[in-house]
Amino acid sequence: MATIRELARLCGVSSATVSRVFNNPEVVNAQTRELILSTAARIGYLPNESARTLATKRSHMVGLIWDTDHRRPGWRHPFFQEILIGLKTALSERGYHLLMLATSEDGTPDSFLRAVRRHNLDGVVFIDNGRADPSLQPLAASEVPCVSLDRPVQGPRTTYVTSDNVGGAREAVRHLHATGRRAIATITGPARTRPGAERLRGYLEELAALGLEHRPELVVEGDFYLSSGYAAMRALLELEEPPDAVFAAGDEMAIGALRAVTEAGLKVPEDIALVGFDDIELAALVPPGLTTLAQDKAGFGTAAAAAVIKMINEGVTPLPRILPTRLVVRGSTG
Amino acid sequence: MATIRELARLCGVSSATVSRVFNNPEVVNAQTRELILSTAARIGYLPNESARTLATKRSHMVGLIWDTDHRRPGWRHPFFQEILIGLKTALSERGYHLLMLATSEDGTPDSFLRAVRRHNLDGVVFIDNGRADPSLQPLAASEVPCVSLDRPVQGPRTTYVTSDNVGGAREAVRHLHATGRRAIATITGPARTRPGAERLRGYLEELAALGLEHRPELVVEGDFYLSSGYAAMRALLELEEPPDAVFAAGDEMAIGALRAVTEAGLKVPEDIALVGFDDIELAALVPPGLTTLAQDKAGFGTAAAAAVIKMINEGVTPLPRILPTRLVVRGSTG
DNA sequence: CGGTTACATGAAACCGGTTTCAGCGAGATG
DNA sequence: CATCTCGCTGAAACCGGTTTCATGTAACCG
Repeated sequence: MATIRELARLCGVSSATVSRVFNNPEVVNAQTRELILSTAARIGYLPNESARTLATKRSHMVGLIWDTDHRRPGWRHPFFQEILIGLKTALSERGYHLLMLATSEDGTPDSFLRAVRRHNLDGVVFIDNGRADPSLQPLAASEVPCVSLDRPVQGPRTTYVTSDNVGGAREAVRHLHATGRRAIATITGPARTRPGAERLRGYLEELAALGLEHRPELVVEGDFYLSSGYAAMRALLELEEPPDAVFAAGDEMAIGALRAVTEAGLKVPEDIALVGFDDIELAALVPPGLTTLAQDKAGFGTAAAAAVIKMINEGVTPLPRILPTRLVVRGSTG
Repeated sequence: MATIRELARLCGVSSATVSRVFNNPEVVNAQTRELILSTAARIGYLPNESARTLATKRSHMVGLIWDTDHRRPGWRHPFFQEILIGLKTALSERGYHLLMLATSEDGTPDSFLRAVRRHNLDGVVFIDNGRADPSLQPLAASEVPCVSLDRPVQGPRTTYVTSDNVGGAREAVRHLHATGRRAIATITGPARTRPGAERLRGYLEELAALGLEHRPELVVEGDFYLSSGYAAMRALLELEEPPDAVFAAGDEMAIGALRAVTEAGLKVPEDIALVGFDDIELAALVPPGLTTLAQDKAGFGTAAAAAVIKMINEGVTPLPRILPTRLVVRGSTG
């Protein structure tokens, strides 16, 4: 592997000049620059990133923390893959790479921060897993740029990206109302999760805005998993006055609810209309098709990348980014 | 941030001794070692990985290439997420980190190799996307340890991990035969993909082993996506003598086939039995439950990590690893 | 024509580790 | 007692970049 000094020798210049060609091209004479660039291409010179990082203290790497414990189900963010794509693409367009941070190896609360320091990471993105994670705290409290997904975190240089959960939930209820439904129930996510809480708030707000009565028995808490949607729906069907529509705060729960409705001998959407949230792949595949509020999956990654790069390069902490949702109408609401 | 020399000064030793404590603890006197370790903990000393990498030419990082073009559908390996979990976990247990390699940024065929060189990556894992990718070639041809998933690659230090596609397909056919089926069709994957070709081979081998007639019209090629399974099944149902069982080389295609059967007014498993391959999440969710050959998802990641680390540390190139599949019987075969 | 300025470049220190090689003291050996 | 060995340690070079500061040259100014 050619080094910068070797390239410099070949070109009859000093290594300082070569370095400038790659970092500050405009300050070096055009002829010299061309000579250096062409020679570099000829001998296959590649700057050594470790040496750069050592000298500049900038690694051009962003860490990704996506869970601290893969044995729990929480790691399964519905759009992990899409987020990752968006993140990776947006980062690499700006010359950054993504380093997967290992699970907090030794369990000490500052293990993430230590990993960041050791590798000179320029910033960090973490994907919420639904649990407050103590080992994120020291990191968030540090001066390291942090972007969190779906959950605000406290810290001097932190921001977050999330969907418009309230607005989406309101649109869901509005849509059900527009199709003539009046007894609209909801199956919520866990109250401790932010999306869970916000979607419930949207549901309540829109009920009020539409002048619909809020019947507490029509609100059942689930855990975002299919089985909880199934159970919740069965409970709703056993009410004296069952609902004619259900807004489930997640598609998996909506699909569980769908199954419960079908098994009870009722029809979707004729007897009960259903709206989900997320727009997972399955939503389009399950008959009769699930109406849902699509989240901007790739947008999560892109927005996170943009935010972290802004913090790194411009030193400013951008405001939280709220991504709009989009109503996708399918068979489950007729 | 404390440096090694500062720590050395505090302990009244040289930086060489401190370095030894972290890399070769047994050669340094026990008392000195304890003093250094406790002082290090006290002042929060962390070795700088860039400096280490620069000096040792080993980064303790493995690159992950999982597609070269995210706009194509090929990036969606069915188990990407699980593979990633296994990979990350196994790597971090041995002190390695995972660097997501950007899509071949500039499109030149050696861009991956260049990225590896720049970052001193110790090895690379790539996830097959179903297409032969020219930009992997220079990398595979280099001396860099490479592990590929689901597809063999040519190179001096390469190996791969894959499922026992032939064995799994044979078990699928054997299982259908055991439930009394005799006219067993198959919906294959694209012949150019290795899993596609191998599962077809297993199907044919087992037919022969069971003494069943091979009827060419019972073999229909799909592309692993749901719609192709649907189309293939419709074609099969229009045959003069339709099959009484179908082995689909992928679960998504099997689910497409399931839909076609249902729409035709036939019943699964009474009229047609179905077996898939993969054991995707949906397989358990779609009524009546899809019998399938489960791949060892986390095992892919673990095996890939083990292989790449073996190459890095021991300098040997392990033989390809063939992971066993497991028959999961659900409602679609009664 | 002397002095200022802009431009282009090089020498050398520096980033924070690792590693080679030599040296030292203590105990073992002849 | 001289020598050898062993265990432990330090000085210094090195990894491959970046950056500061000084310098030389040419153009410009009054």
